[in-house]
Formats: sequence, structure tokens, C-alpha cells
Amino acid sequence: MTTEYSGSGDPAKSLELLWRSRPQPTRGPKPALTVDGIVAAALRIADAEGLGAMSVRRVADELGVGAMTLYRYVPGKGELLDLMLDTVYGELPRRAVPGDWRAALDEVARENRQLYLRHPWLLQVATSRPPLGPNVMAKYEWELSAVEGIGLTDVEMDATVALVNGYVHGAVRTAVEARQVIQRSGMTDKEWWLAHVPHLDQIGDLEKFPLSARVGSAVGNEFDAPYDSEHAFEYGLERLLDGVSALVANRTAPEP
Amino acid sequence: MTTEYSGSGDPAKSLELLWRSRPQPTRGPKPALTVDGIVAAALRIADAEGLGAMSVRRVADELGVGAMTLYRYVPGKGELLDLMLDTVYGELPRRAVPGDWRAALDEVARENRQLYLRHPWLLQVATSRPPLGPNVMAKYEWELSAVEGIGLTDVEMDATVALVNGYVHGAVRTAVEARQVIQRSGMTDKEWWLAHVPHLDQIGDLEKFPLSARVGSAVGNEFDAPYDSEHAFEYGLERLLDGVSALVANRTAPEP
DNA sequence: GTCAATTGCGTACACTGTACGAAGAATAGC
DNA sequence: GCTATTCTTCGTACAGTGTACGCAATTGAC
Repeated sequence: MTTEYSGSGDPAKSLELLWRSRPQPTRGPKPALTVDGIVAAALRIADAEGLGAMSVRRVADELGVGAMTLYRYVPGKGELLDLMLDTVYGELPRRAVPGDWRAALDEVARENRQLYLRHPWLLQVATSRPPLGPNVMAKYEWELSAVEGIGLTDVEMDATVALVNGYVHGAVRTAVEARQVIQRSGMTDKEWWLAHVPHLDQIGDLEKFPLSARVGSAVGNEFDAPYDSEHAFEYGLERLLDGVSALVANRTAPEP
Repeated sequence: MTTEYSGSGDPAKSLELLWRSRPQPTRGPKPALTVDGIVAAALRIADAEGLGAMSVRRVADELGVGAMTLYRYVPGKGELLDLMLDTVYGELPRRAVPGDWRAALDEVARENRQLYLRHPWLLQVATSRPPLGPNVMAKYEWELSAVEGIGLTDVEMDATVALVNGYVHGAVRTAVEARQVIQRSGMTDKEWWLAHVPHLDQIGDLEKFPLSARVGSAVGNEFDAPYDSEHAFEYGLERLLDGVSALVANRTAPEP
């Protein structure tokens, strides 16, 4: 589940900002900052230290101005987040692999995964109503083009793209969480387990959980090194695309 | 991605708390509260108003005591979250459907889904290193028992359970996000879209996104009513279990 | 030169988790 | 019954958060 929300102000103002279509005024002092500069600073902080560190004061400090100055350029923190989202979506490709829907969907999954890994704070942003900026639109168009013309209905196309995006989100979330908990705690999974087992053994009836003991120890031995997220991603993606493949086959040849 | 973290203090203290095995002192004034009472109050708030509303001061207010009083019972907010998690896991079944692994895994998915729907704040809690309380242990044991004795290796059993849990988490996250954004904004998806399209039409080149326009409008017509999360859940779960079925078949009859 | 528009930003408010220490209450040992 | 010890309650304080308000300074249009 996500925690950070989009700006909920005037749609006209938000879209003006996302598409950079506000006419600049002729009178008054020259602005010292630009929207792009503010977004870049916010991205630097969020990429390096997480969304929690990206406060208005912190971004303002990064730019050498007072906190309230930012509100001359951006209506609020929600809209800044919208701008950050649309900006990093600009890193995605714009044209899908032509001809082979499976290769194209595979690329959609992989590119989205890399985007999440480069900007883990994206995992915390609610996108059920995304800011309708140029790159958000281009992302959706790119993803749809992967499954265009293969016999799916429009609604199925949307559902398929959402399914792939949902899978990638979940897989990367698990991987990033596992990576971050090691950093934050300064302990590997094995060290953490070894610190708990003696007390657990003393306090609880471990005989009541025989499967957990057996499987847990097997997993511990196998994955002594940090959790192999790459392998898990490949495996799950293959299963998912197999499922889509069945749907596509069913649509192309519905008669038995 | 999640936002709230577990208590990271002394494992011995945490486990003592989770298993309620701390000997109560003989001297000094009688405590006015109990750990269970504090957890119940915190759950009431989190269930009704979300994890964001569940602050230490708020829980203390609910119980009619000062904020710092809670720290006599619980080391910190992280440990309180651990206790909440272990408590709601107690609502899950303890014994899986015997004999039919697919029915058992299906039930694991459905029960977990209902748990997330009853306690949406669970979606925000990082569980890659769960608090090792009695109900967390029982949950894992229950889930493993669904796939025990069907030919999978121990590592595959763990991976399969994790796969199902990951799917459920993602599916419910999407559904809850969609539900909450309607509440928070006071707008249905259609209203939101109609509020944006005129400005978008004026500002951006909508001709550049023909697929988005076509598919988006088809989805809008089909799902005028709020997003049908139940249908999406059933569909995805069936595909997922089909994938697991292939793995099980492969393990039972590995020779071609 | 004057006026209107615009920018920069200090202050303030209601929140957060929790460290510290003082004050009071209950019991164990005598 | 008295004292010493242990334990509970909780006020205050601190460094954070997003942002509403209003004032001073700066710029271009006329």
C-alpha cells in the first residue's frame, strides 16, 4: 500500500504545470528558480535518501532559498510529487518492440523494473489516478502498443497492462524491502535469525511449528547470500506471460 | 512499497512482549492499563482511520492517559505495530483444507485477502522480517501446510507461499487504493476524468496518444461503476494457480 | 517617475515520536 | 507501623513536518 498522494488542487493549474504551458509574466522581479530545477533537486534527494527525506524545507535548502519560496513555483508538495513522477517516466522508451507481443510485454516489465530500482520511492506513490502529464501519457501509450493488434479487446488490453505493472510493482517492492532492511538494521537475514532463535526457543513452543522449522531452515541454508531477487523476477514473469499467452491463444482461435 | 517499520530494539524484549511472557512485578503501584488494551485501542484507530491517524498521543487519548504512559508498556511505536500485526494474524484459520492443495492455496489467498480488506493498514507494514509472535508463526505454518506433501522441495514451498501472498497483496493494494481515492477526492473515476479532459485537450496534443484515447474511453464505458476488484482478483488468482499447477505437475512427473 | 505586479521569505500553527526527570503509590523487610 | 525500594504516571522539551499569511524588495509598463 502506498502513502504519498497526488496534488488534489485545480486540474487546470496542475495540467498547466505538468505540460509547462504557463505564460511567464512580464512584470515583477525575475524568478531565481525554475520548476525543472526544483523537480531535479527533489529527485536528487528522493533517489538518494528516500521519499521520507524529501521535505519542502530540504528541497529549499538544496537550492539555497527559503522554504516558502518553493510555493511561488509549485502549489504544494502533492503537485511536486506529480512533477517528479512525470519526469522519471520520461526515462522509459517510447516505442515498443514491433511484431512480437511477448517480447514487447517482456520489455515493458523489464524497463519498469529498472525504473523502480533507480527510483525506489516510486513504490510509495499512489498511481490509481496518475498526474496526466506528457510522460505519464506516453508511458501508457507505449505499454498499450505492446498488446495492440493481437486479438484482445480494449478492456483486456488495459487489464493485461495493469496485470504486468502490478506484478513488477510487487516483485520490486519485495526486493527493495529486503535490501533496505539489511541496510537499516545492519544485519543480514541470517544474523537476524540467529539473534532471535535462542529467545524464541526459550519462550515459545517451537514444536508446534514443524513445517516452519523445516522449511525455514532449508530456505536459510539455500539463501545464505541476500535474497536472489533477479531469479525470482524472471521466474514469476515467465509464469505471468504464460498466462497471458493462454488468453491470447484463446482470443485468436476461440473455436475448439 | 511500505512505509512503517518494525521495532528494532532488543529481540529478547520484543519476543517477551509478543508472547506475553513478562513476569509482572510485585512491588509498586498497580498498572492502569494492559498491553492487550493498548493494542486493541490502536487497532480500533488504525482500522477506522488508517495508520496515519494511529499516533502515540491518539492512542493515549483513546485510553484516557498521558502520551508517555504508553511507554511503560511498549518500548516504542514500532513494537506496538508488531503487536498489532501479530494480533490481527490471529484472525486467520490454523488448519488448511486437507487433501486438495489447490483448494487449500485458494483458501490461503482468500483469507489473506479478507484480512487485508478488514485491516487495510496492513498493506503499509513491511513484513520482510516479521515480528516472530505466536500468530505470525501460526500463519506461516498454516500457509506451508497447504503445499506440504505435493512433491515440491522445501525452497519451492516457501517460494510458492510467497508468490501467492505477493499476488494478494498487490491485488488488494490496487483495490483499496481505488476505493480510497474516491473517498478522499469525493469524485468517481468518471467525474475525475471529465474534470481533466477539457483542459488536457486544450494543452496537450491528444492525437499523439491514439491508443490511450481509444482504450481509455472503452475502459471508462465498461467500468462506469467503481472498478470491479472482485472479478480482477478471481481472474488473476486462477491464472496464478494454473502456473503453480504446472510446477506441481512437473515435480510429480519430471520424466517426459 | 509612478504604479501594479511579482518574488522572496520570516513567522506561526498544529502536528509527530520519544528522552528525561519529578512526583506519587504500592509493597517487602523489619 | 515504619522505611526503603520499586514501579507508574505524565509534564516538558526538542527537532521535525506542510503550509497560510503578510510584508518588503524588485522589476517592467505606462
